[in-house]
Amino acid sequence: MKNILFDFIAKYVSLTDDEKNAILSLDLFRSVKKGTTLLEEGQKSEDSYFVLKGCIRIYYIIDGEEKTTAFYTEMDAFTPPCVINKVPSEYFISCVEDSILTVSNSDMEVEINSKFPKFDIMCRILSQELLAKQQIDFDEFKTSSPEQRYLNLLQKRPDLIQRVPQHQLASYLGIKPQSLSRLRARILEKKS
Amino acid sequence: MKNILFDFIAKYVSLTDDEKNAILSLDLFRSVKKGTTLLEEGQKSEDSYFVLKGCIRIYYIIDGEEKTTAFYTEMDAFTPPCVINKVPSEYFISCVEDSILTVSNSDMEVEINSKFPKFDIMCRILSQELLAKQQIDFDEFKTSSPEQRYLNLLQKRPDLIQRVPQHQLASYLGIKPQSLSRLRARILEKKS
DNA sequence: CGTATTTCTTAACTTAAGTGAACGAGGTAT
DNA sequence: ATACCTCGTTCACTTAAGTTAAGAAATACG
Repeated sequence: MKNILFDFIAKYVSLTDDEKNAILSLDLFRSVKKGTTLLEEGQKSEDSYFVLKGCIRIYYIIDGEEKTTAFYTEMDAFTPPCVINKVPSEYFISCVEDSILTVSNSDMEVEINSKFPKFDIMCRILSQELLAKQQIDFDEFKTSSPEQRYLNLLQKRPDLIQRVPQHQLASYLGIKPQSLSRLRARILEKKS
Repeated sequence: MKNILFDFIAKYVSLTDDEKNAILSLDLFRSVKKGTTLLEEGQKSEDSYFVLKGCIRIYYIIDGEEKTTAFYTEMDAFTPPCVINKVPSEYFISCVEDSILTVSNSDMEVEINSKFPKFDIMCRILSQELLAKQQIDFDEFKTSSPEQRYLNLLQKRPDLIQRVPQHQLASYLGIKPQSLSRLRARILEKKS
């Protein structure tokens, strides 16, 4: 399990054994049961997540309805905006499956960053990459219809469609569960 | 004009006069005429932008149709994803109005960053902030209807609605120009 | 094991966005 | 001044998503 984390880090910087041990000494690893809520609307938090195994989900409750906006799975890193902006959260974070995560807070990051400046560099590269990636995702979302978005998801993250409840997928695609059902029926129709 | 840039930087780090002069010596400032294309689909680029005055626009051409995905105005910084990922651009960047920009490339950033480590820190904070900001924007887009998006834009960037052509605004909102016209008529109807 | 609950699908109807076409206002070029 | 073009709006029609409701299927739980 540790190795998943170190493989991820290795994409950005190379670590000495000393550095690896410093990270392990932080006790970052958490096992989390399916359905657990990691963060609630209105709460403040300092925690960043990295998914080693499983799936976590970001959702809002708007007019009593859940609106899912993101899923993070294996090898995904996520720092909630409310942590960056130091404001209460407007959304919930919960576990879609039994998961293994690393959970780190600002204090830990300050500690590691001051010991090993390398980490600062990694964080910069990582956030630039994530920003670029998200810009592309956002552009794809804006420029396509719900049906195209579904087909796109089928290409890019076929696992999600299997492991996540349909009604959560639907709001992730910007539509209602009924519309997703219909849309899928329509696609099957076309194929035949 | 310089001061707009330094005011922006001052939000993240404080600069000595030496550092300010080092920046000015890079000759970053560019005046660009309305309609100028700064980047075309298929081109590679190393340029990042900061808008001092005016407005630039990101758009794709999909099936022969322009799809606008972003506008950057005064005090906005923008590094295209294709610069981060070192791949050819999939989109165009053009000037909506006569504008004054700073244009910097990777070499300049490397030079400044090595002289003044401060800049590295600024870049990290900035990209984290932009990432958080964009996550929130994306969430708002996903969780709202075209009408809500328009009303939201009216609140947050009322200037855009004045200074940008309607058909560009429409695709920015994820709809066709005719739908935007209708939607606006509908809103006026409701008010009365 | 059986009951309750959640999840997914289907259907009928409503609402809003997409499409294609036409029109007028405003600007530009000749 | 005229012809041309872009832009925004309007309209009629089509298509797809929202809404409400019902029922089937899967899952959770006592």
